[in-house]
Amino acid sequence: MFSNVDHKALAALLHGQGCANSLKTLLDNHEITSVLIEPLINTILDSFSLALSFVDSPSPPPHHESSSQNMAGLVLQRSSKKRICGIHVIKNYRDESPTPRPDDGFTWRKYGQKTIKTSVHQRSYYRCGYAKEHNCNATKRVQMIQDCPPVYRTTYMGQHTCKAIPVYDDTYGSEMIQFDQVVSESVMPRFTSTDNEAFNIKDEATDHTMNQECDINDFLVDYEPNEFPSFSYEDSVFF
DNA sequence: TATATTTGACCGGA
DNA sequence: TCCGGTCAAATATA
Repeated sequence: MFSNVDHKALAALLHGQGCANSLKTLLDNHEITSVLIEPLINTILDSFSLALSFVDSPSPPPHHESSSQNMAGLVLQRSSKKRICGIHVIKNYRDESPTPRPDDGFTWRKYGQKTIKTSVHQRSYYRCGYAKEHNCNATKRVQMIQDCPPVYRTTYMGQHTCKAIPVYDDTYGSEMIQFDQVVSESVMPRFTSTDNEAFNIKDEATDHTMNQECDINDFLVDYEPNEFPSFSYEDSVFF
């Protein structure tokens, strides 16, 4: 028999599945509008997070910032910090994983490390290894957000103007990026898009442990160790 | 010796 | 004035 907690987790999963089906229907019908898709994505992410929280602990986390309501607030709050020619652009590609993912396919060079007031862990700053050669402004920040188990949050900023295309590396079960070619959006979404963007992928399996600065675009990464990760993403542009 | 990393200083925004 | 992000000199490593 299912316990009460199992019932709640199951209900959350079923709810997420329903929303995923709705999303699939929209995509099948080519009804690809942010107005329709974004709420569904948020709901799906919330459902999975909620289900995971029930699995790991009897009670859900008291506060989860990726909820749709809170996300909306953060959208407005964060958007004010990203103004580009009158257009607010926020794009996040966040990755939270047990390792800092040094093999994300790009060559990075560390240029700084700081202690952040809101965290006991230091934050490392990296820029593209081809920053000078290709005038590439892509940067990323890596910060440990949890000790046991170790969880790192990697936030990608900017675009790789050096141009890159992912190649697959079975060694790590992840993608590799080869430079001098154009990256495929299906693999590294919008890496070649507009300037001053932040990309964040969040591993929802670890999200509930600590998510103190959830951005508007949190992405679910769901893949097996030997399977190429596929993830959804969303952009938000404010005028 | 060339390249990468570390770390304190500096700068700009809130 | 505080804080996060970046710079650049010093240091480490291959």
